[in-house]
Amino acid sequence: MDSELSFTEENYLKAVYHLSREIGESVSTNAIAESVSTSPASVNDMIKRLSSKNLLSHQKYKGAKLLPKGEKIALGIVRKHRLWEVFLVEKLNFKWDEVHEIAEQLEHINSPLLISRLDEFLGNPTVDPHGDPIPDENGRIKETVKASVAEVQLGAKGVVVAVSNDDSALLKYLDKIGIQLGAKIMVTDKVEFDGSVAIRINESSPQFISKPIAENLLIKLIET
Amino acid sequence: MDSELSFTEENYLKAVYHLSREIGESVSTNAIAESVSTSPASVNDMIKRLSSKNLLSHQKYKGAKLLPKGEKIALGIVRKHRLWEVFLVEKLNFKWDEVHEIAEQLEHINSPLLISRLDEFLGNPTVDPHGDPIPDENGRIKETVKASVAEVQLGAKGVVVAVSNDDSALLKYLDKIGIQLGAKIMVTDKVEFDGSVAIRINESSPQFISKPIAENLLIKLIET
DNA sequence: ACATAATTTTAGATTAAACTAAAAATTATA
DNA sequence: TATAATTTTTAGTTTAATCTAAAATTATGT
Repeated sequence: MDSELSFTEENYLKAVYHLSREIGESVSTNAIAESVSTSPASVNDMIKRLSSKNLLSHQKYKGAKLLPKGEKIALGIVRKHRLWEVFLVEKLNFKWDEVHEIAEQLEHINSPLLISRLDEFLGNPTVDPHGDPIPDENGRIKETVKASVAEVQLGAKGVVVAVSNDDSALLKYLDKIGIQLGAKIMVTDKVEFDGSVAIRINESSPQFISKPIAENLLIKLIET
Repeated sequence: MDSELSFTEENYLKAVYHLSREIGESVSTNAIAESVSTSPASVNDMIKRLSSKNLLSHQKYKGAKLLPKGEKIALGIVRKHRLWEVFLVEKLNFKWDEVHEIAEQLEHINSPLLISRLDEFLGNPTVDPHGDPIPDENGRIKETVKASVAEVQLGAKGVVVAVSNDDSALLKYLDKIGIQLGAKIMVTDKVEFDGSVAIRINESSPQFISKPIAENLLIKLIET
């Protein structure tokens, strides 16, 4: 039942999971090969292994897709990865962009009890520091929606994931008011007259940003 | 330089390190085999591998001993293991005796920055929840000394590691006053007249225990 | 529609880490 | 000190995961 997968097998399942989101259900041998940095021949071998364990299905020359069992395992790995990222950023003061490699290792630690305790310790977070959703213990995941701060409704919360304009003056200004990628935003007021928006950045006191700024500030919405 | 050892190689080095402490510098093939749950033949192969990397030395039929490079690596693994154990007990509320298996996995995570941040997050602990010393970042380790609470001096601190008497009445009493294996003890007073001792248990307020109890309560002393 | 390009699969080899069985060396014992 | 018992080493296999090279299949462009 708890099939005791190898590190490598887990990484393949995770790769197929992520590629399925990006390109669609069925994922090509080549795409997987690039994703896990190996040859298509090796991928082919592994696809056979994982198929024989009923974790994914494949037809010759038609690519692979996750079966329910495989998807559940992949979601478990994604859950662990994202919870560890929250830990690294919130508790160990790592930056947004320093955590991926370490989480790639930690995601393979196998202890359901550890993960449930960690989840609790972190306050049951629903998104990771990049604004990506954390699957729950049953593998259920809420897809997050990307939107500009200008278009979301009053009270909306989210994580800054991009700035849709690379004008350095804008980036400089955002940095000045405390907004980096990964910053947590909550919309506390919206002024109809000029389209300006008041936002709370990382729990600090609210401040207004103008409509053009709000339009260029993209967040991933966190459901509450 | 940073030789990129496999999980397995690391476990062998760690086993040789621990066995060296127990039996003496040179460790037999058989002892290693038992320790890592494999055959003497496999151990022999691995001894050759690790010798060729100058991590340990061996002469045919004379056992293996760690070379400085190998010992440093082993101490690094022990450091990680014990820091993670502190994390699991202090932050995730695991019990003293639930953490070993999880730490066996976590000790192989490779990120010096992660470990230095974790160390800091935990307040630079010097001993793990079992009272065993945590090597510093350079592999220096202070051996801990075992003693009864009756014989240590005023102000001594330690971790309860054993009770030298299995009378159930004693165990019951200790449990009642909040002493389990892993409890942190500090001696706050010593009465010469009857040999009773006041101790602070896990930061709570001091209470007296009689001489016979103190004599049977063994701790590992923490240097301060 | 067919030649060429790209992708995927097969076949055969390699490496790390294990195993079993048996030979060799060492240590213990009578 | 010869022989038995134990320990260690060697030799030969096995399995997971990889690789290269070549064959098979599918996709593309004119």
